[in-house]
Amino acid sequence: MITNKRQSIKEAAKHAFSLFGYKGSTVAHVAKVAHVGKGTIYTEFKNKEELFEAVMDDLLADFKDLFDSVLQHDGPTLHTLHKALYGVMQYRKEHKLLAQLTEEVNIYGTHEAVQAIARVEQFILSTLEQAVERGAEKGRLRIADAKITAFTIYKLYMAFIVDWEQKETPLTEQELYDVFRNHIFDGIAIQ
Amino acid sequence: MITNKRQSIKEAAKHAFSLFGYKGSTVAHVAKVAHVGKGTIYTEFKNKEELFEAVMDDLLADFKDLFDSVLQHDGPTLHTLHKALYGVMQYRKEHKLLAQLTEEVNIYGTHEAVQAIARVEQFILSTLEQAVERGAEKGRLRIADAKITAFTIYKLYMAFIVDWEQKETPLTEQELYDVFRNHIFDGIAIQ
DNA sequence: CAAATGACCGAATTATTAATATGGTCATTT
DNA sequence: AAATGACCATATTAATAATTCGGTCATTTG
Repeated sequence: MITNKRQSIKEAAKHAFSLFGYKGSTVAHVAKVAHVGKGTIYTEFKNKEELFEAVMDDLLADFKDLFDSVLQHDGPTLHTLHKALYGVMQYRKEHKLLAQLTEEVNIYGTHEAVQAIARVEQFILSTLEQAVERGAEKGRLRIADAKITAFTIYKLYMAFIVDWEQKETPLTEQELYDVFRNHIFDGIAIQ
Repeated sequence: MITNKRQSIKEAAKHAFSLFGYKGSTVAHVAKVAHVGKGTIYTEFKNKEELFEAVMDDLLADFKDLFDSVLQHDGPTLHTLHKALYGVMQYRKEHKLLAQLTEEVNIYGTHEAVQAIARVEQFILSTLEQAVERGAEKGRLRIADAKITAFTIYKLYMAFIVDWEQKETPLTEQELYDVFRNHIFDGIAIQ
C-alpha cells in the first residue's frame, strides 16, 4: 500500500498543531510522526508556514463541505443556520485544532495563528452573509445590512459557546436553537 | 484649603492605573502624584490591592448612578437599555481605566485585573437582568430566561463596540440603536 | 540519477545568573 | 500622633550562556 507522502505529512502536522499549537510544533517532530526525513518536508512544502496553511486549507474545505450540506441554496431557515453553526462547534470539539490555535493567539499572539484564526472567522462570516442575503431575496428575512446580521449571529453564537460555557452550564443544541429563535428571529418585544 | 487625603490618593491611583494598568503602576509613583510619602498610602489602605479595589468601587458607583438615571423602575424600553449601555461605552472612552485593564488582562492575565473586569461585567449583567425582568413583569418583553437575555444584549453590544470597531467603521449611536431594534427587539424573521 | 536523509549552521528561543525595582515595614523626623 | 523615606526580602527585569529550531545541503539510498 502506497501512502501519499504529502497527505501523510499534512496529517502528522495537523495532529502536532492540534496538540502543541503552531509555535510549539517542530518540523522535526512532524517529520518523525510522518515517518520521513526532516528534509523531505521541504520537498513538499516551502517552509513550516506553508505546511500550516495547507493544513488550514483542508480544515476550511471541511467547513465548506459542512456548509454546502446544510445551508440551502434557496435561502436559509433558522434551523439550517443553527445547524451550520452547531456543526462548526462540533468540528471544533472533535478536532481540537481551532481551540488550540485560539489558545495560542490568546497567550502568545503568534502571527501565523492570528492570521489562521482570522481566516476561519472570515470564511464563516462571509458564508453567513451570503446565506442571509439569499434569505432576504427570498423574502424570508428582513435585513438592512447582511454583513451586520451575519456578524450579529456569529458573535452571539460564539459568546454562548465560549464565554457562557466558562461560567454557566453549557446549553444543549435545542436550548441554543431556542435562544436564537427567541432573540434573533422572533425578537423579544411585545407589540 | 484642606484636601481629603484618601480621595487624593484614590484619584492619583486611578490616573496611574488608567495610564499604566495595575501591574505597571507603582505605589511610589501614586504617592508622588498624590503629594504624600509612600508610607502614608498605607495609613489609608492596607495594601496596593485594597487601593485598587477602592478605585474600582468608585467606578462602579459611577455606573450605578448612570444606570439609576437612565433605566426606568417601571421596566426598560429599548431606548433606555440602549442609553444605559451606550453610557457605559462613553465612560469607557473617557476614562481609559477599563480599556487599560482589559488590555492588561489580555497581555498578562494579572489576577487583580482579571477580578476587577469580571466584577464590572457582573455588575452590568445583573443590572441588565433586573431591568429585563421588570420589562417582562410589565408585559413589555417576552422573556424565557432573564439571565440569557441580559447576556445576549450585553455580549452583542460589546461585540459591536470592541470587535466590530477593529475591522469596520464604528457605528454611530443611532446605528447601534437600529441594530438592536432590528435584531433583538423586532427580530429578523418575516412571518 | 533522483529522492531521501540527517548533520550542519546561523538565528531564535530558552535557561541561568546578575542586577534592579517593588510592596510593605519601621526608625526617624516633623 | 502622623508623615516620611530608608530599608529589606522578594519579585521582576536585564544580561549572558546554553540549547533548540527552521532551513540548507553534502551524503546516502534506492
